[in-house]
Amino acid sequence: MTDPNEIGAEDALIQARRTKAERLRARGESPFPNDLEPGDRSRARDLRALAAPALVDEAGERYDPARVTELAGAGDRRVLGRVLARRGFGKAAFLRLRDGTGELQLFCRIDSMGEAFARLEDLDVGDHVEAAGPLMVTRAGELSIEVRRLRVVSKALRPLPDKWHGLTDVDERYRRRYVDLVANPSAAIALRARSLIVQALRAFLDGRGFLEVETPTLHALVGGAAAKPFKTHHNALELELFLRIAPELHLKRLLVGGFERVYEIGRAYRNEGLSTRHNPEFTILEYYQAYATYVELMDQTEELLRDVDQRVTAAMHAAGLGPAWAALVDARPFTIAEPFARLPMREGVDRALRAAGLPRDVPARLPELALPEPTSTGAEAARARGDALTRELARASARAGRVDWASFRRGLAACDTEGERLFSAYEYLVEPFLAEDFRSEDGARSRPVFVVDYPAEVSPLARRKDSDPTLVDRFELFVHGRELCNAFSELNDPDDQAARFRDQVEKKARGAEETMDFDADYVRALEHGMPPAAGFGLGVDRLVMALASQASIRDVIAFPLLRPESP
RNA sequence: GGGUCGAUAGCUCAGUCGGUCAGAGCUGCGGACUUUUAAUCCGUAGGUCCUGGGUUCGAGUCCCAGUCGACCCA
Repeated sequence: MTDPNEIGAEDALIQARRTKAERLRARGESPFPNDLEPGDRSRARDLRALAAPALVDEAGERYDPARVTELAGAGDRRVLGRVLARRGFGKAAFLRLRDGTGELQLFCRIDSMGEAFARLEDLDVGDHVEAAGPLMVTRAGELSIEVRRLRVVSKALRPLPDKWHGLTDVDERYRRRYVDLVANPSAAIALRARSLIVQALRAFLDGRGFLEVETPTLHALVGGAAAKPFKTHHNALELELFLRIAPELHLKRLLVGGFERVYEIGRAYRNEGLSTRHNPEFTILEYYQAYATYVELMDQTEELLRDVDQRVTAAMHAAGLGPAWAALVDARPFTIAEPFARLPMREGVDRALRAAGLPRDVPARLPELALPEPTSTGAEAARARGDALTRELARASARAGRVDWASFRRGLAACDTEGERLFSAYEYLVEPFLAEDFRSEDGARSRPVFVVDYPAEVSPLARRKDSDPTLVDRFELFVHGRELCNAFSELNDPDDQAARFRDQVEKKARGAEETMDFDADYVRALEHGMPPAAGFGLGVDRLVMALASQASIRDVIAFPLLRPESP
């Protein structure tokens, strides 16, 4: 089937570059040398900073030639980087060079390079080069190196994508991230933001006396969150293991052990579908603080977000990416500059009912709305009554019409208790409207909201409220309608914890998939006494998405999970 | 899991009503050009039109199934 004389277009492009590599070898030069001299390397950003006083047109980045020579001298500057573009002019050529700090033009002409000029023929876009020559300014005012010496230090055998359009196929961008990052600078800035954000989170917590720890990712029991786990197997122990869905229970064991402030930034794994907000492995920050309550953590969360934002902005500015970052900040549909709102869940439902013009007795009538089991007695009549009620409620107002009643009713059908129904009502009546209901003072952006006081049934690890034991001391932070943080005062009563675990196990027995196992060792740890504490969890990927205005979680993960390439 | 949309050269994309329809730009190759900014100009090469069926005298185009992806919903 494959005729050796017939090669595809891509192979032909690669072959042309291989031929050039061979020409290098024939001249005694390596296409992949490893004899680079250390030191005295100039970077694009530093050279621009050096020449900055000679700027005559800041927006167009035009420089005054005489001033640049005055500032930089006539000595050679040595630069290393990748050739991004080439424009040939017979006896002159312009190369665009990119290094880790920015871009700079190389001006090559036969007068300065002599016979080395002819060897530019063996150069391709994509090659890494070493070049040296004095800093100068071209006739058009562009800062450049007038090249005296130039050689390939790594030959690119594959071409880069279209120089103008780049790589746009979304799937290809994630599959060949190494190309995406070269061709699409915006992809690189999102990942840089991620790195800086993680650094900033560490700096914030380290500065407050937290100890960074690492706990197992291989678990024998499922716990710490409501999610389906990945299963794996340990051969020597003949043991079924789970990849952790959360580090929570181990971190709290460390509280029992005497560490008062611990945190972990690490990977968690949840066996769920893929979406723009979900990757099966994601990065979670959890911290635990002894002798604190969830109320303190709300203040601390506001401080953390503002502190991280400031640190990232400063770091981006220092890296010469201030304007690019500012554009991403400006694109945020929310602001963290104003105090965050705080909304008790029950109050949220009451307010949502008023806002949608719905009757106040809706919470009491939720069981009537729930879709009945098709096999139960009187199912048809019950469903018909529910349909009629739904139609009536959906007509109450435009906003009531935007409620996803069908999903709401399916959700209610899975509820056994009033607390679960409250949570379901919150999920469908309140949460979808958070971004429009809570606005900044000028109304231009949404304001983050702490939703507080969750039902105990949906919070099996959180401490009950003293004033209302059906609720727990817990908050979730929603930034522009998206859940970012989850925190609560930790349950440290071992008997209550054991009862909550039994509840979870019972639910699993009834068919629920996203429940925890009974962790007897964790209960035993609590029996030794865990200090009163508050714990905090944050989805790092989602934080990066929010701060860097990225629409998909895949844009903030260097290598998101993809279906394997078909052969 | 459901809905909508998509897949044509290495990259970015056209392709009308089913009939010179295998096309353009970039990239590559050959040539001209000593200050360009997606350089320009001349020439040239490059194809499993996602896969498999079907309808038809004739399918990149219409129909069915599948694969993969994007977006929206669960």
